[in-house]
Amino acid sequence: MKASLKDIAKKVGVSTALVSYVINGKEREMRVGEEMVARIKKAARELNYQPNQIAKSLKSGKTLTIGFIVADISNTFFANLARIIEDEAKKSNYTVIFGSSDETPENAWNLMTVLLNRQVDGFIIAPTVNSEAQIKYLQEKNIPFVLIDRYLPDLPANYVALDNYKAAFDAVSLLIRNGRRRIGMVNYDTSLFHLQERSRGYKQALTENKLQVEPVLLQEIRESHLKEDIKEALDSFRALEPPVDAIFFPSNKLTVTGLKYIRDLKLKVPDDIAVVGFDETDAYDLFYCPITYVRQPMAAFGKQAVELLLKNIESNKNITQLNLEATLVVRASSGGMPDK
Amino acid sequence: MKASLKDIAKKVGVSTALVSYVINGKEREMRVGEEMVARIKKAARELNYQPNQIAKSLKSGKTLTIGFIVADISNTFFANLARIIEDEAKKSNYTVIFGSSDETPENAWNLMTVLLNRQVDGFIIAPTVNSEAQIKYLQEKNIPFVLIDRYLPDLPANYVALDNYKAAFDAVSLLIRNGRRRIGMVNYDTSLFHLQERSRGYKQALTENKLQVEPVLLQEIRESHLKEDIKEALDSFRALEPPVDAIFFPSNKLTVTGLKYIRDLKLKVPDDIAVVGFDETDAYDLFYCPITYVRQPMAAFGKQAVELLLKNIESNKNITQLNLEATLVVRASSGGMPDK
DNA sequence: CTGAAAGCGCTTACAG
DNA sequence: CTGAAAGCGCTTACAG
Repeated sequence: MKASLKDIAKKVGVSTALVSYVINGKEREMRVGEEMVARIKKAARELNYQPNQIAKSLKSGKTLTIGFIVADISNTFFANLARIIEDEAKKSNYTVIFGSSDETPENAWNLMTVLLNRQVDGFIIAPTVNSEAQIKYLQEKNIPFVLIDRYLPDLPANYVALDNYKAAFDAVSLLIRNGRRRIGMVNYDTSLFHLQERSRGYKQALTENKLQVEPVLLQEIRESHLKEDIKEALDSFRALEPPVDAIFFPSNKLTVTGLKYIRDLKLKVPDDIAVVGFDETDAYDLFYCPITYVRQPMAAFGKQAVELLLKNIESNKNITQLNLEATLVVRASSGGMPDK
Repeated sequence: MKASLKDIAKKVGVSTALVSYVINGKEREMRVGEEMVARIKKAARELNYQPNQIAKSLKSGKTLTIGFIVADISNTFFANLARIIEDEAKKSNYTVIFGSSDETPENAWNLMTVLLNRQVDGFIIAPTVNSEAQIKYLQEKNIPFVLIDRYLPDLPANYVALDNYKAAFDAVSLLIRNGRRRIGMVNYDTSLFHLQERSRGYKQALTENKLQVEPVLLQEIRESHLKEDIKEALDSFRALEPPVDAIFFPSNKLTVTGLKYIRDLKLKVPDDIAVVGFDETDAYDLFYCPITYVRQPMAAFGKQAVELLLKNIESNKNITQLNLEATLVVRASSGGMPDK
């Protein structure tokens, strides 16, 4: 059915070696006769020859494939990243296989194994909790990878992430400048370092402004019970005396879920309560009061991650760790007087 | 570095054939000695043997890989589909490679070629406009594929899609039942069949209710100039005498973009204007008036598509065409009195 | 300038 | 019960 090098060779009456040379543009290097080149190219065209990448890979040990392991590809954050990585990889003739770990290290291991068996040339990974062993395995085996969005603070490994501390610090500082004094934060109860950094930025912003870092103001909830727990958290914020006058949500899901409840409560944003969210989504624009949010540099994440990975694939170099800056997109929900 | 069958064979002092048999669980079938089996398994474990899927694929002609070609993987609709397809494929040990065509047939062709060279076993494709040639090519080459979300009406091919006509008909009928009489629709100016079907459903609903199908009420806009064109369309709706009192948006992007403008205009939904949207997104929940929308059966789309594809891969069977039913999720934006 | 040969890591008839 | 051999489709030293 599908034509192979051998078919072309037979048709022209030469060896497959010769065909391979001209198909791969090595006719000069190998000083193949002009007329020969023409005949081979013609035959290739006639047979509609398409190289079998699998056979090439077996020989070369390179598959030109990147494994992209995320928590959930349907999350807008990762879906956006996927698109950027796809485009960037394509420029170097790489293709990407993705897998969703659902935040469990077991799934992440399984995915990694499957992709390793498929001989991916490297990985871009948003590591789950407890993935130290997995990362170390890759390091021991000398398999190129770069972490994205998240990273493990004590592990020397390539990563492209946000300056989470500063992003949170800036977000909360804005709320303080806008006159808020009882600022709550709802984060996940997690050991994920990047989320802890966001909490740290929040606390530091309060401290530097001489505000008390009260434990009740930083609620840590279960991702598995997002909806219920967020309600409880917001309810407890409102029960305080005086109640919370601003909330910082450090992820897109937290923000969206929080806003839904705020709407159900009929609270007025920003008058009753100011809000700063995280990540970009259409939902922020459609809320009655446009939401101020921390925008992550998605395009840079994707580009840098691919670039770094490809560099590592061609020669396992030194480690690069990138903490990119977020942009605070200020709109009405954070209070103050956005002049416009 | 990585252990191969040969390494195990050498270590145990047997042929690779034997190793292959026991690794693949054919020891019974081949009546391999019990002690031999134990020694081989032990060696495999010690060498941490992982089969090279590429080599297997070259031999078997099967890669256990599905190519998933969509317009844009970062669109929530396709991202959600991707996740479902991933999970479903995994159950059968399939992996998925995705590619975004950006709605251009050239990109779609290129993607298909790249994935074909990588010997994917089959495709799940959301075809772009003018992709007839591409689809026919797959058919001629006898390459398994199933279309998803969209399909070409005249081409006998597997597909899993929505009953678009009925979905639109039901959505518009609801608006009519709720007393709306000047119902506008903003669709893309496209030859994409599934979108035309949605327009047809709209028109038919008007006709059956003895409402005039006025051309000004059905605006067809350019996807490339979504924002500007949607403003123009809505402006022209409002300039009518009497003005439009309801709008049906037949896609998520159209709905979200339309709602943004409606909010800027400070129109009251549903009092000034009722709205029915398409697809599911958080944004619909955060709008001040929860949006009534046509929900597509995403899980069924993904499952059926994979199931159909795998069936076709194992034996290129007869053609199956599925038009699944949408669910109209009725909330406040469509007017009327949702009793709750 | 061109061909024969080996090999990438696996599987699978075929012998014995 | 086990091994030698061929072959999947390609590439690449090595000869000549």
